[in-house]
Order: sequence, then structure tokens, then C-alpha cells
Amino acid sequence: MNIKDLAQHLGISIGTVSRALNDKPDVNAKTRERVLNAAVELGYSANASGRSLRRGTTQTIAFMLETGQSELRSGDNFFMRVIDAMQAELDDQGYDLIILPCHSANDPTEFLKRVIARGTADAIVVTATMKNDPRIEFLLKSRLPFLTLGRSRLEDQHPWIDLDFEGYVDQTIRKLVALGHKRIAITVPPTRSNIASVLREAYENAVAETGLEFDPGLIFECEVSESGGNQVTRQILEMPNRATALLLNYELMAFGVYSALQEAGLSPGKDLSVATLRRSKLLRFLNPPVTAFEIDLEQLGRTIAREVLQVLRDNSHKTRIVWPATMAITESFAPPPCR
Amino acid sequence: MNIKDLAQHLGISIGTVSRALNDKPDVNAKTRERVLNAAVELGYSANASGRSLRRGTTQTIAFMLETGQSELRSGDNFFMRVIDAMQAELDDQGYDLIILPCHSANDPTEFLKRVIARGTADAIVVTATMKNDPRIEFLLKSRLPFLTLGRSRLEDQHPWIDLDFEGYVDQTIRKLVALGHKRIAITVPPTRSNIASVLREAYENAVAETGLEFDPGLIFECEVSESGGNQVTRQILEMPNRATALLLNYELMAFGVYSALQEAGLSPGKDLSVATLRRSKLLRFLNPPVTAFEIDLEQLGRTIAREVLQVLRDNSHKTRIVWPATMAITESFAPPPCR
DNA sequence: AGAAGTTTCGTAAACGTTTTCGGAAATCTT
DNA sequence: AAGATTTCCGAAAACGTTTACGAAACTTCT
Repeated sequence: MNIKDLAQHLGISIGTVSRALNDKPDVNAKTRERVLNAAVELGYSANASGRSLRRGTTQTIAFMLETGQSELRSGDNFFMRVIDAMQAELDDQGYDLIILPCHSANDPTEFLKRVIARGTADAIVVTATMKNDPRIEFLLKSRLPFLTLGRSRLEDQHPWIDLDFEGYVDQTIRKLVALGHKRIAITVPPTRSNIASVLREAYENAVAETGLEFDPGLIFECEVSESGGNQVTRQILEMPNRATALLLNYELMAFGVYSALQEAGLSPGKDLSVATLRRSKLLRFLNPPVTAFEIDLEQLGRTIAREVLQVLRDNSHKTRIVWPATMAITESFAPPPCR
Repeated sequence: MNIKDLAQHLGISIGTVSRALNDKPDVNAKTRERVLNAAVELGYSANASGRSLRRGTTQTIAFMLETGQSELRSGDNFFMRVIDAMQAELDDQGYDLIILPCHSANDPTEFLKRVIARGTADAIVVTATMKNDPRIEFLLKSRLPFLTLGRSRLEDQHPWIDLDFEGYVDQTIRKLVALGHKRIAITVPPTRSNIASVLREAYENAVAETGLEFDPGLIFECEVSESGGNQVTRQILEMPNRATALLLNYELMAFGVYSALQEAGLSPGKDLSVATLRRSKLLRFLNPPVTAFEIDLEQLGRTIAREVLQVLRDNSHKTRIVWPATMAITESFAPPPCR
């Protein structure tokens, strides 16, 4: 069932059919209606290849997902929720969303190269950015519009949306200081990720502004996982001058923190205040509930979709969005233990 | 950079370039090499639209993901792991994998209809099958090769791969009976899902074969979530003749079960034996560890990929695979409490 | 009624490939 | 050396669309 069949069935030319379906002005209202009805009835939908070949546009946005890192965010399906909202918004605007999973064994830049050369999509969203990200360098050289979920060394040269890590660190530390904490620890992911440098800088700033003493030994570079949280907590507990609060950058780490505390006969909140990005359903299992920052994933996804379309329409469009997270304080925050 | 540019750059015709790149026989070894080198050097890769328009094939497999149900399996990213492996296998065989997220607000059948009419992919994988699944009925009428992850009422008419729920129920119940349990409960998802009927039947069979007394009150239809597990456990605890063991069909439900038991001052294993599909990392947080069945997601994903390509090559290919899960017994299994 | 303007539609080219076909050039055969 | 094969390549058609262009039909105006 192609446009020729449809045209024959209606006894008109394919040109008219196409114009009718694409809302072009120069077609009689009556014929347009006939065409539209016939299309629905016969289940016609323009062949994607033919259309994009002629148009030079695919009406498709790609979301590149490096699945090797999937565990990183698996907790409450951060990506799934974002993608869900993106799809809804793009659908509203007449675009399709496809997810391109790139296996960890593949070279992501080669993967991108092929996607671009083949013209699979009109624009692409990449995530989990690194400070020095070869994908971004490559995309900048290419002509393909793109948006990153996460900043990078080249953040002033490309459109991005990123979470408000600064706000998270700043608010949390101020609150902890107000509660009387003096030694506040933080975890950061491996340095090549861009988040690491954002967190370090935010931490140093907050420490300076609240008048705390800066101790580089309170910054823990560790695996972004539950066991990473566990290890860091053990290290903290062995410190001579133990930290009394801990900021995590990933929800599931909290589980490791709690279990390490329990093994040591200590309790979260009372002995170590704990905060984390991002509030998720799974955190309900922790007792006492952990102080966490909530992110509106539905709106984030929709915003990503809208912004990427903006970039698509105007490649010089500068998207620089720091996406807010709102704090929900719980019993995992308490004044530091007296000693 | 299209094939014409490349041909001009080499001073030969586009036909020869195409033949060289596609490993056709009638092209001189030397020119082939020149073409291949130039293609790499200039970063040429055949435009997807042009190719698939001419070939009538997209070299793409689609995986339809109904994101509304994403929470259902979010625990340890069941789908992500499967998709990851699928992509690797398809890549090996020269195919691309794209994931088509379908928002919960959309009608999945309409969504499929468009995908098919547009010719987005050469074959499609659909999941979360229902006993009566309009998507399957539609796909059977269409010409698009497909494979389902999950069975259905029409399971003898379409290729499928499904988890071995029967094996899970059978092995678990036999083991529990051997431990002395007489009243074993099971949770099933809402009836329209195909899993529900599979589980019910497996349960009835296992009960009959082990000589237990069948009590329909031990089958709990409930929400597939942690809170569903919680509610069921509360119900069980209020039963006059309380069940002493519980089979779950979803890993995260175990969290709800454990919390309900703890609230009641009871402990898993000692007071209620608990088993679940599917072993995942998150279950590590449960103490004592819950008896769970492990699934090799890497191999499952690769198998899905291989099978869907089989179906693609021969539309009469009958895939009927029950994917095994292997039991790992833990302290959450114990003889029933004496009373 | 005829000119001028407006609607509506059919024709054909173009998008980037792949592939069939025929023919030139190279090689082999006698 | 001439014919018979083989090897290699270019020309052109085809895939399903969209769209520029021009022509036909209809309307309006004098």
C-alpha cells in the first residue's frame, strides 16, 4: 500500500494525494477529505524511507543510550522516565523518538559516526557526558544538531541540559552547617565524568562560603553503586577525625551506606547524616528515610524534547539549562553526634 | 558526502562504488580497495533512506517498549540488560537495533500500525504480552515478521520466547513441600496479562502433583510492585489458616513482603518462606537473602536477536522457547513454623 | 461574452541508493 | 593473430515520496 495504490484507488494523481496528506493549500477541500478518509481506511502511512529521502529529513530524534552504563541509573529508571516524557512531547510535535542502544563493547564515537553518515535521525541527544568527551568533539565537527544531557569542557559551544548539582551541594551543606556539622564528606564519580568536576567545585565553594575548613580527604572518589557507598562509609568510620555527614551523588549508594552503618552498630541520621540525589521509589525501603532531592522527570523529559527541536530548527539556539532539584529533608538529617 | 561525491573523487561511476562497498563479485580487487579506503577516509556510509528505499529493507530490528509499564521491571533493569545483549548480537550480524518507546497514553496498536506502514524496521519484538493481545492479532494480519517476549492466547501461531514460569513454580513448590509446607500461596499479576494464566495453571499442576490440598484463596491477584507484595503479606498474616510460604512473580515485591513481616514482628524464612523470580542485584539489600531464580539475561538477549533474524529470513520459522531460570535457595527458605 | 484572476490538479524531476544489462577491455584459446 | 571467454565497469532504471511548474477549469469582473 503505497501512495500510487492510494491514488489509483481514488482515481487522482499521486501529487494531489501527497498534497492533501501534507496539508498543502492548493487542494480542494472535498478531495482532501476523500484522501484523508481513504488513507485511514486503507491504513496508508507514508513510507519513511521515501519521505525522508525526498525531504532530507527523517522526522526522528535519536536518543543514544550507552547500555554499559545502564546500571548507573537503574534504580528507579531515570532514563526510562525521561524517555517516556520525551516520546510524549515529540509525538505531540509530530516527531518520532528512537533509542539507539550502544553496547559497552562498541566505540561510541564510531557508533555516532555511522548514525550521522546514514542519516538515521535529524538530531540526537547524548547523555552521561564526560569532561573531555570525544563524542561531543565529533558532533561539533559534524552538522548534526544535538543536545547533551550533561555539561562538558566544551559546554559553551553546545546546547545542554544538566541537573543542578551545584544547588544540591550548596543547599545540603548550608543545611548541615546550620545543624552544627563541621566535617562534611562527599562522594564523586570517577574524574573523567563531567559530574565529578562539577561536584568538586560546588563542594569547595560551599565549604568556603559557609566558613568550613577544607579537607581534600573528605572528597571520596568512588564507584557509583551501592557497594561504592558501602566502602566509602567504612572508610569514613575508620577516619581519626570522622566526618559527621555524607553527600551522595546517586540514590542507590544510600543502601550501601545504610548497611555499612548497621554493620557497625550505628544508625543513619544519629551517627551520620546522609543526603543524596535523587529521590526515588526505592528509597522507601530505607529506614530512616534518606534526605533526597526530587527531580521532576516528566518535565525534564518534555523540556529536553522541546529544546532539541529548538536546536533542530535553529542550530545556533543556545540551550543552557540547569535543571532544579528540590530538597526533601528527613530524619536522616540530624545534628552531629556529640563526642 | 554521498555516493556521487565519492565516485567523483575517485573518478569512477557510482555503480562501481556501490558494488565495491557491497562486496559484489564483479569489481576489480584493486579498485575495490581504493573505494574502501576512500570511504573510510572520507567517512562515507550509505544513506539509510536511499538504501532502504531501493533495497526494500532497513537492516533494522525494532524493540517496542511500552514505557508506561516501565516500573514493572525497573528493579535491575531487566529490559536494559536484554536490550544490551540484543544490540551486541544484532551488530555482529550487520543489523541495527532501535527501541521504540510507546507512551502509556498512546494506543499501542495504532502505534504499531504506523511503524508497519512506514516501514521503520524489518522485524519487531514486542513484550509484556497479554492473554488476548490486540497487538499480536494485528501483527499476524500484517506482513511484518515479529517475535514476542511472552506467550499469548495465539501462541501456536507466532514465534515467541518466554521465561520458564512453570519450572519456577514447580521446582519451588516441590522444594517447599519437601521442607514440610502444606499451605503455599502465590501472587499473580492482573488476569489480562498472559503471565497470570501461566502461573495459575502451573500452580494448580504443582499442587496436584505434590498432593497438596488446592485452595483458591491462596492465589493472590495483586499489583506487581513492592506495595503489592506488602498488601498480600498483610492479607496472609490475617488468614485464619495462614499460608507458610509465598511465591512472588516479581523481584521488587519481596521488599514489600519483608517490610510487612518486620512490621508484624515476624521474620522471613522462619515465619514465612519466600521465593521470587528474578534474582537481581537489588535483592542483596534483603536480609535474609530471598530465594530467587537467576536468569541469564545476556544469553536471553542474544537468543532473542538470533531468533528474530531467523524469523526475518524465514517467516514460517517457529520459535517456541521457554527460557530457563535456575534456583538459588537461601535462608528465606525454612521449614514451616510449628504452631 | 470575453478578459483577468483564482482554484485545483496532473506531470515530471529530484532525493541517494542498488542492481540489471550491455558493452568495452582484458585475457585466454587455438 | 583472430576468435572466444572472461573480467570489469558505466548507463540507466527503480524504490516511494515531495514539490516546482504549468495547464486546465472555474470564478469574477467589466
